[in-house]
This record gives sequence, C-alpha cells and structure tokens, in this order.
Amino acid sequence: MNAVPRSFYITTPIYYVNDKPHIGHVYTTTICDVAARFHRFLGCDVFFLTGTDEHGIKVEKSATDQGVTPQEIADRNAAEFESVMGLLHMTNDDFIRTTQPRHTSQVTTLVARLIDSGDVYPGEYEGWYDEGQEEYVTDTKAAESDYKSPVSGKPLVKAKERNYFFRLSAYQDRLLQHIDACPGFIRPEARKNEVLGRLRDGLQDIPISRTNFTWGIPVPGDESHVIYVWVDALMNYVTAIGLVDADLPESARRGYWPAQFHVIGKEILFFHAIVWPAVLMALGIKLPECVYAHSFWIREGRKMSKSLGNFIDLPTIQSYTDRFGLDAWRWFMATQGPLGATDADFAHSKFVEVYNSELANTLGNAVNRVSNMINRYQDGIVKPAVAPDPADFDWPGRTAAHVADSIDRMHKLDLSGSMHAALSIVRDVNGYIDVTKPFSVAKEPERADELATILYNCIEAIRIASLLLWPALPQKMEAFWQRLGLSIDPQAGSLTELAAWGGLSADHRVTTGDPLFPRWKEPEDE
RNA sequence: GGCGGUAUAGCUCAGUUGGUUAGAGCGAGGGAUUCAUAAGCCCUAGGUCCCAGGUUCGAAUCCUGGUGCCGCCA
Repeated sequence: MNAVPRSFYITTPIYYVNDKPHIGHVYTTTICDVAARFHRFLGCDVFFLTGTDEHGIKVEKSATDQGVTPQEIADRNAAEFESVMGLLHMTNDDFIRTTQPRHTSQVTTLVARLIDSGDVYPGEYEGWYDEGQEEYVTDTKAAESDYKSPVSGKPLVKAKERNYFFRLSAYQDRLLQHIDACPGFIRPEARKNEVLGRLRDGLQDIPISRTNFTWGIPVPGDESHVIYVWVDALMNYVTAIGLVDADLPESARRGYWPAQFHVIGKEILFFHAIVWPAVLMALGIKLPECVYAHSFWIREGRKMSKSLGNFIDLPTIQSYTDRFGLDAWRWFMATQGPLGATDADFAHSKFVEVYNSELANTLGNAVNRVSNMINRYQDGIVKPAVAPDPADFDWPGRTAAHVADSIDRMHKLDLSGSMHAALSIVRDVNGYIDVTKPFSVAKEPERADELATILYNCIEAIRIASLLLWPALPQKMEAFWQRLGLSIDPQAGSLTELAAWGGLSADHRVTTGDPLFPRWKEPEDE
C-alpha cells in the first residue's frame, strides 16, 4: 500500500445564491472536506472545489424586489456562503462563482462548440406555462395539478417558445454503456438504478436556453437567449480548472480532470448523472469517475420544510459548534450522515449519544487515561518498549489492518466506516489496558520495563488512530499532537509512513490537559 | 398512474452465490475492577427475520400475491 501521488479532484455542487445556507450545504461541503483532507494526508494532489451558482430568474426577481442589481444580490450572498466555509474551516482550494469572467468566457466557448457540432440546435418548445410564475411546468406535473397553477390556481396555458435544445436523446445508449462499463460511476447503488430506469424510459432533447429573463450568459450568436442555469452551473466543474482556456491562470490545473468525485444531493441527480455526462460526451471531454448522490437530513424524524420552519439553519448549526465544538459537529456529519440511499435523522438526543459514546467515552477518555498514567508513573516520559508485551497483542498487525481498512473505506467515500475503523484502534487500547492492568503493574517497581512497554503500546496506538481521525477532527487531533510534542503536517502527505507501528520515538514528553471532549450532560430543564 | 427499492433485537442497521444455536453498534439490566471524563472492561438481551402461499432435503436469504414505508418520473 504505497501512496502513489495521484491527483484527487472532488467537488460540491455550487450553491444557489438565492438560498440561505443550511445543513444541506454544510453537510455536502463537510463530506468533501473530510475526504479532501484525508487524501492530502495520503499524499494525493488534491483539488477541492466549491462555489456559487448566481444566475437565473429567481436572482433576477429578488434583485427587482429589493431594488438592487442582480450582481449585488449575487455578491452579497456569495460572500455569505464563502464566509460559512471559513467559519467551518473548510479547506476548499477554490471558490468559483458563475458570474466570474473566467467562468462565463469558458461557458460561452463550450456552448459555441456544442452549437458547431450540432449538439445544440434551435427549435421550438411547447408546453404548459404558468403565467403567474413565469415558468413552464412539465406535462406530468401539469396533469397532477389538473392544469392549474399550484401557486395561484389559475389555469395553465399552452405556450410555445423558441429555444435552443441539447440533443440529449442521442446519448441514451452511450450513457447506458458507460454506466454498464463503470459500475462505480453513479453511487450509491439505489441512485444508479434510478438513473438506469430513466434511461430505459427514454430521453428527450432538453431546452437549454431561456428568453423570459436576462440574468445569465447569452447564447453565443443569439443574445436574445440566455443559457439555462443548469448548463451554466454544471460547467463550473471544468471552468474552475481552466479546461478550455489555456490563457487562464487556472489552466495549470487541467491535469485534475477528470474529477474523482462530484458529490451532490439526490435532488440534482438527473443533471449530474445524465445531462452533464451527455454534455461532456458531446464535447469530447472525459467523464468524472463518480457522481455520488447523498440523501437528505431530516430533523427529529420529520422532513425539513418551509411550512414547518424547521430547517437546521446556520444559527442552529452554530449552537452545536458552540456547545460541542466544531470537531464534534464534523464528526456527526461524517459518521451519521445520509451518504446512503436513505435519509438520516438529525436528532438532538442522537447527537449527544454519539458525542458521549464515541468522542468523550471512547476517544477522549482513552487519551486522558493513557497520558495520565504516563505522567503519574513515568514523569510524563514515553519510554521504549523493551520488555515483551505481557498480553502478546499483535499491535503492528492489528493497527496496520485498521489503517488499511480506514484508508480503503475513505477511498470509497465511506466516511463512517473509515472513521470507525480508526476508532476501533482506540477500542483496542481500552481493552488492552483492562487485560494488562498497567495501574497494577505500576505498583511493583521491578516491573518498570513491562509497564513502559504497555504504556508505549497504548500511546503509540492512539497516535496512529489520531492520524486517521484528523480529517474529521482536525482541531482536537492537532491539540493531541501538541500534548505529545509531535509536529505533524498533514499537508506533507505522509500518512502511511507516519501510521507505521513504532513511529513514536521514546523520550517524548506527554502533557495532560483538559479533556479533549468533555462529557456532555444535558442541562436540567425545569 | 408508471417504474424501482425496502420491511431483521427498544433504536440505527449488517446479513456473502439459500445450509449447523440470525449478528454489530447504541440504549437498557447485571458483574468484576479503578489508570481515566461515575468513563473503560466482561456478561446478558431469548427478536413470528412484515403477512399468506410456493420452490427445495433445507430459506431471513429464491418465486407469486398482499400490506406498510420510501424513492424516481427532466
């Protein structure tokens, strides 16, 4: 298992500036951040991208309502999204905005290419139009609402519009072939099946231009149309690395393509797993390796919705990071989140349960008891393991297995599995202490060597676990390293070397301190 | 309505190509300890594996029907 330096490009969707940041945005970004940190530590050349989607009718309307320009709305809200990334210590390498010239210029180039190749052609769109909302609704939705506006109740009208269409239908077979050839292309499995189902139903060409608003990128050669926000937005994944403009400074990043992961929410699967790959095929650009569509958080068993007003918004998130610490929040996101096909429940009691059980009782307590014993019995000095292990525990083998498991799972974006593999090293330590009873051995001075061996094994195992845990718990693990007198730079990418057994030299001084994760007791409510 | 998924211990879920006493984590109960954040460790939990048929020497694991929940339908 040698970490061959290899590029690792991971993306979040770009967030729509007309929305307020909430747990959905924070979750996706945190997932990517943990994966990005882990891969940097492994020595991969990581490019982690996020950003904002700033065009479209909704932004234009908000601007009109507020009496400002759309760009002002975009600037203000993009700044808020970006500040959230900082607040949560996200390590994104860039933050792309769809109103930036570096983006718009390349989108223009790409769409022009599609027009040249005939993959985008002018046509006529006919459908049910909601005059109040100024938008078309699909035939199925129109039928569901009895051909009336779900908002105003007024009848929908059949309207025609000249549009530019993308020849999506032409890519149906190739998409099926690709999904067949690359089983990991769409994950998790349930999402892949949904895509396959839709492909079997057949694809129609889709309109990719609009004329009912102007806040967007003009269609090259026809300024009366703007490019549909979705096509505009999807292209950020290649414009951020300057894929089609060699003159841009970003073009030095072109080697990152194809991306390893597009991490998205399940609501935008169609665009990422069907439209985007088809557009890339049309452009002759390689496809990303994996589109990973996670599910949603629900709250205390109920869906989050506007009508219930129960969104986990930024203030709510901050109330958790304030009380439990940023790392605890990240841990819950990474280990309990909806990476699978079903939604995950954000329940306060569950948060406390996981925090106390895994972080306070298992990890924090292990760090505490071991460093305390080293201080108490050995004046805080780590001594070499010269005596044979009284428990004959295969530490090198066991830790190596867990390290390999943790890394393997992270490659598959199984964050929970990866973190729990790391935590099982700590569980081993807790069990080992019980068997070897260093606190009893310490009572017999002639067994000092045996004691030193036991304590070395404990602290060394925790050290190895801390490396794997760092991507999810950066602040606390760095604090732990400081107590151990270690200077570790995860950016240096030497995780596998550092995680080899015996890496901790003797003579390190271990200091004790406040518990890393103080046990949480629910305040007595009256 | 069409297509698809799922239904396993209080909770969240594992259960490989059907095969001896159905598993894990958390919670709960009990026990022996004390280095530690009253944490850790050990033991226990007797659950119709949704229901009814069927295939088979044998099914939680395959098939049919039913019911519940969920997802997708640009």
